[in-house]
Amino acid sequence: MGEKLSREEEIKAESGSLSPSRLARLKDRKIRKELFITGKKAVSGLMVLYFQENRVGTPRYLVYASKKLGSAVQRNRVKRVFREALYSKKKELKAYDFIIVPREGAKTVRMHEAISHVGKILFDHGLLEKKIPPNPPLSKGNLSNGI
RNA sequence: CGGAGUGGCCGGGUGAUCGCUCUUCGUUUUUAAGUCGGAACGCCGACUGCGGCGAGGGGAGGAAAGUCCGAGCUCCAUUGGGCAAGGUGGUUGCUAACGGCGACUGGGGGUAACCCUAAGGAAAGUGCCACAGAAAAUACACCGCCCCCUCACCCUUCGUAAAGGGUUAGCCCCUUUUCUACCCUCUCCCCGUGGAGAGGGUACCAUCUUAUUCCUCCCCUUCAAGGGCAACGUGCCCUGCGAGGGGAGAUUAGGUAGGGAUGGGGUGUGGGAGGUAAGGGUGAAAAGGGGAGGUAAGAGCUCACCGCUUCGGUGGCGACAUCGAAGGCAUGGUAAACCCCACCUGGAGCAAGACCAAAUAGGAUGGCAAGCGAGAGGCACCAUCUCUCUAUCCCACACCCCCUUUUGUGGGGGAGGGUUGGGGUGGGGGGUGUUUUUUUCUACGGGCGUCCCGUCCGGCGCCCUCGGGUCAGGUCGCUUAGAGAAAUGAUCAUCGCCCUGCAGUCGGCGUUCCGACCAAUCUUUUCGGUCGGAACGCCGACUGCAGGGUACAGAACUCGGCUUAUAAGCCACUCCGACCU
RNA sequence: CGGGGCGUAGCGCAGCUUGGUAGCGCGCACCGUUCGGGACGGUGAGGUCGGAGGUUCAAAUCCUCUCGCCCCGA
Repeated sequence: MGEKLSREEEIKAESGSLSPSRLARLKDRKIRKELFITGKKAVSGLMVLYFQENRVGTPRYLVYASKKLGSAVQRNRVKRVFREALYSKKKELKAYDFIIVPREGAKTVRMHEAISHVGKILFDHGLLEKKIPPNPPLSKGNLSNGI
């Protein structure tokens, strides 16, 4: 298996590109409800992304993990993976509220796949402030894994 | 050394980097919000504080899981008791409680250590027990076995051969053996059928009658065999066993065989009245067990042992164990079938529930304001009309009876008084307006318009207080882990642990070869034993290297248990087997 | 947190109440019919009754535990 390979990439992703600043979680129940109704949607095979501009000025996020993703341990792992994927784009994010709902296909997703996937979705919907191409450092990983 | 059992422990360590969550402190900001003060109409200051940053501290498991029990806690209900429903089910203790746990008892499994066990009641009732089987629960009926009664039928071969004995004139009788036929028992061949072998038994008896057979003699017919004579063939004569027929005789006569009659007995079949539960291919299960005695056949009918029941003694808190006596076999199984008995259980659950502020609608109370209607009182005006109530009479309708008719269609009569209608008479109550008070209600207000009608708009008067409910929030409940859908992770280095492979060292075992010695042999070969060496193979331990693996799984109010999932490892005790000393 | 249901042949379902033979339809295989196919007719194969343990002479059925799926209420 390519377990080892993916693990090495996870190290690189987690240790290298992450900034020390934090990213706020979206805690207000009312806003979350509103976001599901009025927010925009971006759907892919791995996840559904809800997003909406907020007045706070900093991006906020949330990850929902339904029971379809498996046991509690597996759900926690999926949430960590997508959270790290969002963190990798933290500096470029616009002041939006995000909700990520992983779908059943994300049960066995690997770290680098999630990062590139989330970056591509964010770029396609214009949620990144900079004009940086979607994922220059991660494309290498993509090619090497032949995805 | 191998195999097994029981109980318990651990659930990777250290360091580094990055990251998550909660919290404390410090600092900072306006992109959240609030309070207070100043100032005086949108400004300033202070404080709290969201967020950011920095520092410090805390951060899941043995099962956190499943949610199978029991508690705490909260609200609701609740005198007590009963019914219903649900649960539990050996005894005893532990426990706040339990369906949990310990010990013990009974039953089952295992060679054993030990394990499993919802383990009250089937002589309170109901239900079920397929198939097979005579019968599945009242042992009734059936087959079978046995006794008695009666009727019918039968009692056949009465043998062959030999020997001995008795008696005699002879037939005959008795005993033994052999063969054959039949019956019974046992054994064997495959249960039965059938067959083989061994053993045993055999059948009629009594009386009466008959004189047919058997004894002696004669005659006739036929004839085996022998002799004689004659003779080519052949014929004749004599003796004549035996068989058949006839006659006579002998004998007090008897015996034997046969026939007949009577009686008895026996056997078999059928019938009748009984006895019996030993036996009857089955089935999971067959009415105490397998023996001995006993009986016509049988039976706890009797006896000893075992089982069962009852009673008593002893030991134990108890479940129960044990001993003794008696009874004399009743009581099939199933209650994880209904059920009965004993005991337990009020219901719901942290989305329980408590508090806070605000909004909305409605309720209660109080105050203020406006007015419609109703009742009562006062005053004024008008009138005896109208209106209303009541009594009585008449008519119509309705009710009952009679006649009639296609038809409740028409007619007549009657009594009663029907929440009906109309009319007449009599009696009682006056009507309108205004005001006061009481009560109840929302009556309404405004615009258009001279006013009414009509139309449009607005509203269901305002204020204070009170309690409850609803929706969405916040706080508490709630935690020296923590709650907003919910945090502990990733990687590296290193040390552990396990598996696999390779290499090396050591030890053990096996095979082959070589050498020495011992024993045997006249000698050699072969074979056996011991020791040493070499090679190969296997196993184990250690060391090194390389690769791989390191589970199950995440707290949501908290505890006590149960169950289930778990890589690898460790500890203690015990049992069985083999070998060595 | 509380309550309920389902699991039986490749698929969809009976049978469970009241224990004793596991069955129906479609599908599959073979044969017949047809020039051939379909349809039709006949024959046949195919099931640890989700798993484990227990009660019973006997368990798909009764009891306990467990696994998976689905639904409902607050």
